[in-house]
Amino acid sequence: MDKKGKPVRKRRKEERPDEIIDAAILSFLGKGYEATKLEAIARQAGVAKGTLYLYFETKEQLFRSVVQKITESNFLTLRKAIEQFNGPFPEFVEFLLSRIVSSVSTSQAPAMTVMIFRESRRFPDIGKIWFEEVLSPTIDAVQKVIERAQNNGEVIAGDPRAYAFSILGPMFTVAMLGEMMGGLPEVIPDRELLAQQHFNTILHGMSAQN
Amino acid sequence: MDKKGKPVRKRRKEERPDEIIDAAILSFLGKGYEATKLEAIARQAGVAKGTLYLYFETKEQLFRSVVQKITESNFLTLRKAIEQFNGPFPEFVEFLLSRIVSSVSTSQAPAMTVMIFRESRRFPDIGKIWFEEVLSPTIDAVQKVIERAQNNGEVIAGDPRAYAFSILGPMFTVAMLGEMMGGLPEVIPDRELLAQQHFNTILHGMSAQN
Amino acid sequence: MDKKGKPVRKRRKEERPDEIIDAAILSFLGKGYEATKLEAIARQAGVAKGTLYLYFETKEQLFRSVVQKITESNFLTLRKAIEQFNGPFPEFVEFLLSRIVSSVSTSQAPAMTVMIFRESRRFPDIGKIWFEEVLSPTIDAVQKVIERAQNNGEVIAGDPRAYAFSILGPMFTVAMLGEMMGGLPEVIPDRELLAQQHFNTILHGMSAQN
Amino acid sequence: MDKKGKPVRKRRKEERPDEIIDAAILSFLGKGYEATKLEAIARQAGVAKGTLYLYFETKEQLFRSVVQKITESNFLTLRKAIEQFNGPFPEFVEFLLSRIVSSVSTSQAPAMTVMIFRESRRFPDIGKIWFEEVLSPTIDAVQKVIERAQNNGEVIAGDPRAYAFSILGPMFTVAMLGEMMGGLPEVIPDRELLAQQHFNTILHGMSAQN
DNA sequence: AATGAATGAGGATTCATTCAT
DNA sequence: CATGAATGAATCCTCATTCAT
Repeated sequence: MDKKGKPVRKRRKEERPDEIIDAAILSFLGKGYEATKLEAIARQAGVAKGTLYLYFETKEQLFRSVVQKITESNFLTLRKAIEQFNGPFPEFVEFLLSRIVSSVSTSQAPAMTVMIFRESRRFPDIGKIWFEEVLSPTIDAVQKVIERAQNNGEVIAGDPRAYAFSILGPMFTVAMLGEMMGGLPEVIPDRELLAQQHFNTILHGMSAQN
Repeated sequence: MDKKGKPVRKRRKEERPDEIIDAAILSFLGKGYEATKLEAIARQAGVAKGTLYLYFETKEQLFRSVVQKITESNFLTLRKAIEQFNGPFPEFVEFLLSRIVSSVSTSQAPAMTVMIFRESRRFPDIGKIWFEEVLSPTIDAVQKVIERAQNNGEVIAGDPRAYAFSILGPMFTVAMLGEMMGGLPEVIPDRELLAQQHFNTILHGMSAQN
Repeated sequence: MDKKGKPVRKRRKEERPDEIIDAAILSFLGKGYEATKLEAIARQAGVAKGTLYLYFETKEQLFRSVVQKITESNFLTLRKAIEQFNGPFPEFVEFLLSRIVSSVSTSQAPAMTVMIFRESRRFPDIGKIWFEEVLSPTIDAVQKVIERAQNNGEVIAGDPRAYAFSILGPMFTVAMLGEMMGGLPEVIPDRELLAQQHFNTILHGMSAQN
Repeated sequence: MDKKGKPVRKRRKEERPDEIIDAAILSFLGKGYEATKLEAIARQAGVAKGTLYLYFETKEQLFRSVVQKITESNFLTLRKAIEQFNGPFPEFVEFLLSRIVSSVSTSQAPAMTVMIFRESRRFPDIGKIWFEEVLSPTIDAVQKVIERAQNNGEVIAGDPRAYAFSILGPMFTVAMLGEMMGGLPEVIPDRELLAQQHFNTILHGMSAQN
């Protein structure tokens, strides 16, 4: 329908799904599942409402696609980095904590995690999948490093998974609280400070040296 | 309630609000705000839809009442207990962690916390209030004990609030994850074990003794 | 239920209906039928909601009682005064118009008339009754005076009922507009001025003298 | 619309708003704002309930659109006609009164006026707007003709606005009463007769000739 | 007789999904 | 393929009326 005989817009269909998902990410992460209107996503993506249904069967399917995309692009890299780490234990802890600190401000991982928490009642299977396929393997990787350190004599005896939580828990807590409540009121300690101090504390507490 | 007939109408002005709130707790904690239908609460409470409005102005007000009731009955006691604690630091940490462990299975506090996280987008003020009036004071109490222990020479120098997070973080993380995901898959370490081991680790790491 | 053994309130049941009607008048005239809540009437009358139903079957019945009471106390006196008038025609017109002017500010008749207009779609029978039993007889009375004046040679030939409208119409219009729109913007001429001028005009136009 | 099946869905973006307004006019004028159910309007217009909301934000907005449409199509023409009148005063009065007579039976203006009166409590601003932008300018136009006639020496001295009410009042009264009470019982004089007789009376009363 | 707690029918509005164009 | 107008199920809330006390 172009009186001037000049096709104004020409998008290839291969790009559409990704454009839609990107628009959906914005809204789902920003406002949550319920408050996200498909019309808004469509507008943001520059397509009509009906077009969404050419690529995604339902709102729920679109949501699942969003989760998938973010998961892939964010958590896998962290896991890879952990798995490939191959140095002394103190360096590992330092690396891990600072990595988490930086990821909070740079990646969508925290927002994603919070969103999945929030929507996990509505989509228990997504929560479960995310838990088992994303969070758990990441913790597994940490756990393995700890086991290795225990075998090395760097770390004292004890349940390695519990140790993983001892290391990660405070950072995780601060990241989640900050994300959930939006911005960090003075209630939450500075992430860098916490990472540094917790690094010292935990290393001291876990170390076989002293 | 006679067979086939309608439930007999009863005047119970005193008991109604609590009965309604209890029914509402079930649904709000179980399904979230959005998915909770007032009709279901009414049915659960054994009253008609309109009766809810005799005691609560809107669905939102009812929700706020639910939050209030649970908050009062759960968190305040924990805070009081912390503030009144008056013993050596190691006992404090042990007491605190075991208290958290037990509260997870016995009180509605974790479910409540998670629900507030989930709904904090819809009701930012509730999230904020809960954060500032419930969570923060509880952490404050812990922080003060730590400061006292630092003055005593029981705990080494360092930011006391960050220490509070070092102590609480892992338990908090486990409690939240367990609650969010519904039950505890094998991903999450046993809470008792974690409490015990983290107690040793953190104490070792924070202690001025060695 | 009086622990002091002293009956605090003691109202006789004969007075109740009138007290309720008086409260109802306030609300029905002030806010209209739909916007009037029975609870408000009850509160105003100093009784409980249920008590209304001891004296009036439904809201509609109460409304009808209100209409009846006001009608009796306001319009009948005007009609009587017209019927008993027994002087020259010019004096009659002057009397009639000034009487209408004064009634606008002192009686509930205009508010009542407007209310019946407003609710006449909901209660066509009330409108009809009011029209036939209140308005029409009042006009009849005027018409009869005119007929008498025609027989006297005071007024020229013509349909006496139409003459009645020629006399009453402008005052009626102004009264209704003022009442409907609440207060009199500058759109509507001063009632006294209109009465005086219309008196001259209409008398001049109807008079057989010149 | 096939037998038993649902009415076939049609896209008629252009025509819908008017069709809906027309359906709404029927109901609003016929039953009033409160008693009008949106579902009924939708059914009458041959669309689904939700379709109304594609074109009108709320029931109130739809109502306002109805008022606007009728106002534009009815009153503006009358005003224009008055303003453009340019003949001797007696002809003007005759023209005006007969015009009002005919408009009563042919246009929606009287029904509209009555509806606005009825709903002016609920929508005071509509009442005010209608009063100031529709009724008042129409009276203004009449007033100006009278002033001109006074300058010409056709009409005797006196407040021109009050004269306008002397002229219009009886017709307005009859039109409103007839409309309000639905049809004209014998209480109300024949409009043609009234117009004719009032024309003579008022002209005689206002005229400078005799 | 009086109370006021309890009832529940009724209606405006939203938005994911469908489908005629 | 794409569009966006059309659909209608779903749910909160009001308030006249009822009835246990």
